[in-house]
Amino acid sequence: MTSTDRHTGEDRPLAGVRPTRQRRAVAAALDTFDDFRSAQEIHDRITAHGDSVGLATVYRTLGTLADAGEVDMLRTEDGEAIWRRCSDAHHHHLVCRSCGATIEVEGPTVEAWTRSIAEQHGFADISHTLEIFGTCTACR
Amino acid sequence: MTSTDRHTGEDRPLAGVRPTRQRRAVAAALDTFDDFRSAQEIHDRITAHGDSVGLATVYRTLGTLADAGEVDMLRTEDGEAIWRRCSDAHHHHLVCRSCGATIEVEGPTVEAWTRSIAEQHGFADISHTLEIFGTCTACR
DNA sequence: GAGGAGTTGAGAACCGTTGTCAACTTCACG
DNA sequence: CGTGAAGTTGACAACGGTTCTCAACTCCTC
Ligand SMILES: [Zn+2]
Ligand SMILES: [Zn+2]
Ligand SMILES: [Zn+2]
Ligand SMILES: [Zn+2]
Repeated sequence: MTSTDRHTGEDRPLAGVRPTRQRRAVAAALDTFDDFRSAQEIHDRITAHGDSVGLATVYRTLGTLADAGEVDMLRTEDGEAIWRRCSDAHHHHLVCRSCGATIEVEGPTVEAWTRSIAEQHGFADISHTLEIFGTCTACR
Repeated sequence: MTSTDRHTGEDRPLAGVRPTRQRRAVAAALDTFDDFRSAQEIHDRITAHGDSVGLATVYRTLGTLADAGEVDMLRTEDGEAIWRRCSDAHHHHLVCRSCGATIEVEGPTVEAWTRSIAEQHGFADISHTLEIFGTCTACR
C-alpha cells in the first residue's frame, strides 16, 4: 500500500503474470540482494521493508520467476532452495562459502565438453548443473 | 541374523567404524544398485532382503560412508539426497533422467577450467559440483 | 564376566515446502 | 463505471525427508 511504485522502478514484465502488489514486493526484494537467498530470507526482507506478503506467495512467485528464467534457483549442500536474480544467458556461479558473494561465470569450454561427453555415451536432451564454491578475497 | 556373511562378500573396511550387522547390510544394499538411490529406497532393499535396519541407521551409515568418500551423495532437483557407491578418484556423473542409469565421467579440461576461473577471481579453497542429466539410449 | 564406549531403533521433533480453500483482486467486456 | 469470471492471496494444515532423543543393546578390552 505505502510505496508500491518504488518497488519495481521500471515496469518489469514479472514473467507475464498479473503485476500484483505481492509479486512486485518479491521482485523488489530480489533486487536488493546480489547473492543467493532462501525464500525465508527474501520474505524477511519484504517484511523489514514494511510490506506484508504471505510466505506461500513468496514461494509461488519465486517458482514462477524461476520457470520464466528470471531467477536462478539452486540447492545448498543440505537441500535448501536458494534464489537469485540472474542474467538471461546460460551461465554458472562462483560462490563464496563464507559470505555468499556470487559471480556469474560462463565457459564455452565446459559447455562443449559437457555436450561431447553426453554424445559419446548416446545421451540426449542434455542439461547440466555446475557450481564452483570457494572463499573470496574479502573473506580470506 | 540369517545371512550376515553373504552381505559383504569381501571384508570391506566400512569407513573404519565397527562392522556391525546393520552397517554391513547398508553396504550390501548399496552394492546391488549401480545408480543413485534415496535413503528410503536403500532401506526398502534391505528390508526386501529380509534384514531389519532402522531408517535412522541407514541415514547415519550413509553419512559416515559419504564422509569417508566411499559413496557420493547428490541432490535431486527437489532437494532429496541420493547416494551411490562410487570410485575413489574425483569424478562427475552423467545421469539418465528417466531410468537413473549413471555413468562416471572425468575431464581434466573442466578441472583446469574450474581452477582457472576461481583463480581469476581470487577465490581459494575451491570445490565444485558438476552433474550432467539427459536421456540414455535405452530410454529413447 | 565387568565395564565403558560405541551403536541402534522407535518415535518424536524439526523444518522447508506445498496444499487447501474461502476471501479478495484484477481485468476484459458491456 | 458496474459486473462477473478468472486469477491471486494468506492463514493454516499437512507433508515428507531428515535429524534428534534416549534407553536398550552390542562390542571390545581387560
Ligand atoms: Zn545465475
Ligand atoms: Zn553450462
Ligand atoms: Zn535411461
Ligand atoms: Zn571435478
